[in-house]
Amino acid sequence: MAITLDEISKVTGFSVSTVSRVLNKKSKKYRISSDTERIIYAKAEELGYRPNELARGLRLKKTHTIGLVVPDISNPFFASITHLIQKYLYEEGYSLIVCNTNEDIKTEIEQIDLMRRKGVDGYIIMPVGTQYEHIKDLLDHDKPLVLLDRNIDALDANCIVVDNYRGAYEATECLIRFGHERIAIIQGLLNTYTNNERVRGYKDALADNGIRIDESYIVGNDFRRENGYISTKMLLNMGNPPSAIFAFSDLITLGMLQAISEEKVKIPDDVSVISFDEIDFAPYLVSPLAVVVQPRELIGEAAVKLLIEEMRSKNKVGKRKILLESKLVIRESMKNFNSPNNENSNLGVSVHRTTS
Amino acid sequence: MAITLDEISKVTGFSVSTVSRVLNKKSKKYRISSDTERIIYAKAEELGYRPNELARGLRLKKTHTIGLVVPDISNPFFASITHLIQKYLYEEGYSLIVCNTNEDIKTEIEQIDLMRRKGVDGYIIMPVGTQYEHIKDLLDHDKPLVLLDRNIDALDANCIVVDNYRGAYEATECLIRFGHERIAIIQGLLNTYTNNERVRGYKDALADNGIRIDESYIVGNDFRRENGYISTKMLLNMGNPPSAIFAFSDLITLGMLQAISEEKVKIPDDVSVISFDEIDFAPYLVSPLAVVVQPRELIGEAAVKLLIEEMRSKNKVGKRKILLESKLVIRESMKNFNSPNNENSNLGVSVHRTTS
DNA sequence: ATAGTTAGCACAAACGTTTGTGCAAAAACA
DNA sequence: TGTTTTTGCACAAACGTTTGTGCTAACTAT
Repeated sequence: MAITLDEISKVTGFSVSTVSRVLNKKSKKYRISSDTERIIYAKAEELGYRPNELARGLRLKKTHTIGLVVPDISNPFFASITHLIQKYLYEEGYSLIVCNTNEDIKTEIEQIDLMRRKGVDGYIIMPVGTQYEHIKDLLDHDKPLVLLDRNIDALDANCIVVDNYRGAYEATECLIRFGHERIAIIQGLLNTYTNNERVRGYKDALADNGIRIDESYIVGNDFRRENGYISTKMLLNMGNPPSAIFAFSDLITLGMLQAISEEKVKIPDDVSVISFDEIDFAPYLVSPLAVVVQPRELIGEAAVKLLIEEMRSKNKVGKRKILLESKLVIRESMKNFNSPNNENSNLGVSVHRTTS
Repeated sequence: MAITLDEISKVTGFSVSTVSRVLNKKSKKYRISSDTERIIYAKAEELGYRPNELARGLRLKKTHTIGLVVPDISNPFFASITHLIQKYLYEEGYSLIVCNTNEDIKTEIEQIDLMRRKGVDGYIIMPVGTQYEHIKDLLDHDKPLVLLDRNIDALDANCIVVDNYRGAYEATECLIRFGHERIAIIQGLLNTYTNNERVRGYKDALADNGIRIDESYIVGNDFRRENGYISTKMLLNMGNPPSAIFAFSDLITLGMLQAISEEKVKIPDDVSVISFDEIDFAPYLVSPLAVVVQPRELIGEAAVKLLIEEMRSKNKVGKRKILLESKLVIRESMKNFNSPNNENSNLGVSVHRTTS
């Protein structure tokens, strides 16, 4: 069907090996005459030769394909990162196999196994994180990989995460400075790295400011919209509802807004809100939404850089754990009880910074 | 490195072919004794055998991989579709290679070529659409493919599109019924199927209602945010600015909102707006945003179904063009001059419907 | 006891590459 | 003219599968 080296070999009269060498630009090395070279190039062009990457991959043990494991591409945060990763990889000459795990560890294991069978050269994984034998197995076999967004402490793997602890700490502390004490959080998936760190940051900020931690203000168990909706409904209908809600993802925020809208509660007068993850429409919401922004571009770029570096260096260098800073963006959705006119713009805004 | 049939063959003493047949569940067909079967299964399990899909693909000429060509994964609309496609394909046992074209025809051609070299079994393509030799070439070689979101009339290919004409027509007509005459549109990428259809719908709606088409109200040339921003700035600063703006994508809308916000213009009192594409946060914006919703789930599901069908049937059946309906969702961002209290909820809302 | 079956497996080719090595002819040298 | 060097290419193995065919030993039947 498709044109092969063999066909070019037949029509030109040169051997398959010669054709291969010419098309791989190894003419000099193997002393192919430039006449021959021209003939072969011309024929290849004319026939529309297209190398079979399966055969090549089989022979070379390199596929120039990277596997990306992401919990949910439809989540804007992950979509954005996927986009950037694909872009940078393309620039480096790699293709991308993408798979969604839906935060399901079984799917994650299956998908990684499948990628392995397909011979991907490296992996970028945003793991569910509850289990990691399969990732350890990759490491044990010297597969280049980088963990993204969620670290797994037990593994000596390359890793790029945002400082979720500090992001949550700063957001919480800012709410406290604004006079809030009844601060609720709507968590994402329990026992994920990101969620754990955020909860820790939240709790520490409360503790450091002498505020008792009220477990009834800690709700939710999933990064998705439905969780935001239900959890908010619960919070708003408590005996002593929170004065501020800190949502741990953009999708949670979406559900939260729906619930708040249905309950006829006003932001920020009745309740203040802040959200993890950038939300493009945040400034234009009924009440412009405060957010903890993660540096998506840096995450995507760093992931690719780190992976490529590891692939090139053949595992000679040690693994690196990179911590990126988040940025707090304060907007009107946070009521400032200590400033009558609610003048809080640009307060405590920190810039992105890369540490290592 | 990795375990191969050959190694299992050596440790069990059976030939490679026997091992292969057992692991492929062809024992009966080739009369392999169940003792042998057990031994081989056990060893394969013990050694953690993982078939090399490159070798298999080379031999079988099937990779169980589908190539997806998308203009911009970071666009929520495309992200959502990508997600759904990946989900349905996974259920059918296929992996997904994703590539972004950024609306660049050259990249599209390159990427499709690359996928072809990698031996994908089928293609789902959201084409830039300005050029299509490369797609025609795929068709000429009987590659299963389905065009998504944008049709190319000149090609006899499977295709799934939303009725952009009608979506735009209905939205425009609704604005007219609400008393608007100076209706501007901010176009997406020129000469794409979707953009052409939307413009056509817009113009026809105006014409059918006896409103002169004012070309100065037709601005923009790109589906991205920057275009929305700049175009809106231009529109708002015209001598006779429009009373309503129809943005042709969610990202355009984002830029538009930014411009509107900066210009201190109020929605819907100073200007009405409506947007193509679902925007999750639409109901919670300063002024809840009217949108033309496209049935993403249907698009994703239909794409996969159609592709799988074509792959199974070996091109025996004719190509199909499927047209999906959009849905107009009216919200407060559209001012109704004919209804004092602006009571327009649920007006003219049509439901999704699948035609063929 | 012998012929015919059948069960159970091995051999080898093929998929399309890449690459180390070998070999004849031409060129260079003496 | 004879020897050495260089040029220009072909051969063949290997990557890990799948699968058509062939072969031996055991079984069945007479």
